[in-house]
Amino acid sequence: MSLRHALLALLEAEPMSGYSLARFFEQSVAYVWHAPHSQIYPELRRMHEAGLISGRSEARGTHATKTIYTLTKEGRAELARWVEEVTPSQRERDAGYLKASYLEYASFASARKQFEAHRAHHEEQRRRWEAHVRNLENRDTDLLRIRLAQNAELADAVVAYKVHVYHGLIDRAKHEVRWATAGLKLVDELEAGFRAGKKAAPRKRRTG
Amino acid sequence: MSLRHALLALLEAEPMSGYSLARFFEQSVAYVWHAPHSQIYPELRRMHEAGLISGRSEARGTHATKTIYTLTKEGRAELARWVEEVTPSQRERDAGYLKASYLEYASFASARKQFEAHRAHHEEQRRRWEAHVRNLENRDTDLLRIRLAQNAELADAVVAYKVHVYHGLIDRAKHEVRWATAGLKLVDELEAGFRAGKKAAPRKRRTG
DNA sequence: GACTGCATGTAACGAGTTACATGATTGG
DNA sequence: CCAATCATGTAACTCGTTACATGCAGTC
Repeated sequence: MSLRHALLALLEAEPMSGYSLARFFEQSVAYVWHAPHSQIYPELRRMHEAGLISGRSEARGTHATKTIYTLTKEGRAELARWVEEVTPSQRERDAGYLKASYLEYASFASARKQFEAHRAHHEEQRRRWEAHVRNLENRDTDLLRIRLAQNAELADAVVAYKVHVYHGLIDRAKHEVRWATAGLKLVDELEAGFRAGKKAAPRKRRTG
Repeated sequence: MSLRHALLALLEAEPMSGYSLARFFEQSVAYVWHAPHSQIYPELRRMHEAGLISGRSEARGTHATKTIYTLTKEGRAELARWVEEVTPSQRERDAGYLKASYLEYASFASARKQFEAHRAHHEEQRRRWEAHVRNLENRDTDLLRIRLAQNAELADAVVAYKVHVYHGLIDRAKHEVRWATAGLKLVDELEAGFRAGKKAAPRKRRTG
């Protein structure tokens, strides 16, 4: 239940409403674990039912109200339990690599497009993460300021683990870019081989 | 719908029963896309209803029967459509990295255990993929033999794309091992800093 | 005749996606 | 007063996990 624990971790920094939670989520954990608001609201309700968070109503403008959620003792304990526990690794499930292993069914043009899209995606991710890690290193994100103000003792660890994570993601993105680039080269080679084979032996098909 | 297309790709090589499909799946695509048999059987039923595969009964022993599934024209077309199409990348969702970014809540001992487990997992994955890629390079897997016998013209591409995928996975696993190793070093440094800080200024807590 | 592996499923639940829906506030 | 954006959800659906269930076939 990663979503639940990500939310607990955010609320540990500061009590907030569902909406600001969703906004902070988008600016921090979503870089590692994406979740839309349609998943966050019901999860908050379930966490409330489970006693992990408590909610209090607060005025919003003149007519409306919003609920501010706060970690309970149980919520704090659950967060602690989760970080202590070793979670078994996720099973492999990579749609891009899966399709790449069957690209022999695709045209060369389409195979190229796939590798190009893969490369573009990971270049973009890399840029995003690099920008984010700079903010972390400068201790210049809203959440970080709140957390560091509260806990000067842990400040180094708070920043260091996150920086380590983002460096890991950046390296991974670089790897994906290299992989996609090598894939493009492979397509070129296969196409060259295919053309050469066709010219040399136009009907070399045999099933022996 | 990656599962569906992975199954189509397997059936393209040879008609088979749900069980042998599940076995071949486990020995090939599962390295990239895991799925248990409890997901495969119902998906086959749905694919049959959708007209992508056809089934014929065959004797199994003296009393029982099994269903052998074959790709239909529609199934073949759907497979072709899928490989041609550029699938948007999956949203980021990595439970290990998520937890790693909140390891400041964990004990140093537990943080170490997590990185060690991460490293062990990816070392094991790497070994599995390396063994598999050797078989691919030697063209020595059951499925490959079937597919290469059918289509000598595409043989190079069939092997080359898969080898490219597994090399990518192996490099990625190496990256994860390096990342976890660096994580262990980081824990050591943080712990050393923590001890030093404690000795030098046993109650340096401040919230300014 | 008991055990192991082959073979095929169902059921209940939890997680995630996409689309829809509604109303309040704030700034121009 | 109109648009943007704040704010909070629901609904329907698909996908994936875990556990349970059943019976045949070959072999020791």
